[in-house]
Amino acid sequence: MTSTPEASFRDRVLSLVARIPEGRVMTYGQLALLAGQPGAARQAGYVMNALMGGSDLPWQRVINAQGRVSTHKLGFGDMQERLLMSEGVAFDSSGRCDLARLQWWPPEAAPASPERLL
DNA sequence: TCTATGACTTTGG
DNA sequence: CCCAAAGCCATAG
Repeated sequence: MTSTPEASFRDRVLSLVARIPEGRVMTYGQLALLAGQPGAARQAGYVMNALMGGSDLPWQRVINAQGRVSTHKLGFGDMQERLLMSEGVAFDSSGRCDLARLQWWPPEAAPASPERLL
């Protein structure tokens, strides 16, 4: 094949999102990193914005590095948090969840230290 | 081709 | 804890 763009940054991000297990989350920066573009967190968000929640992907499992959702100002209200809570994700009164415990890493990109929980 | 945009991140006050 | 500014880079027009 001639110069086939293997997969756009966009496609890689969406593929990763599709693989996030229920009750787990990934951050924009993490998606960018695993998509091969460390530092392109904003673009990961740009890709998600293009979905506008009209996708079959578990878009609600993508949150920011602070452990909070970034869709409040977009007309989603607190829908994302509710969707995540229905999957078992707990948010504190500040609207943050425990990233250290809930952030998911694909097996092939698992961090060196698989911190065992509990 | 160039400019503008943005569901981010990090750092500093 | 809250707020502001700078850095970041793929997409859209």
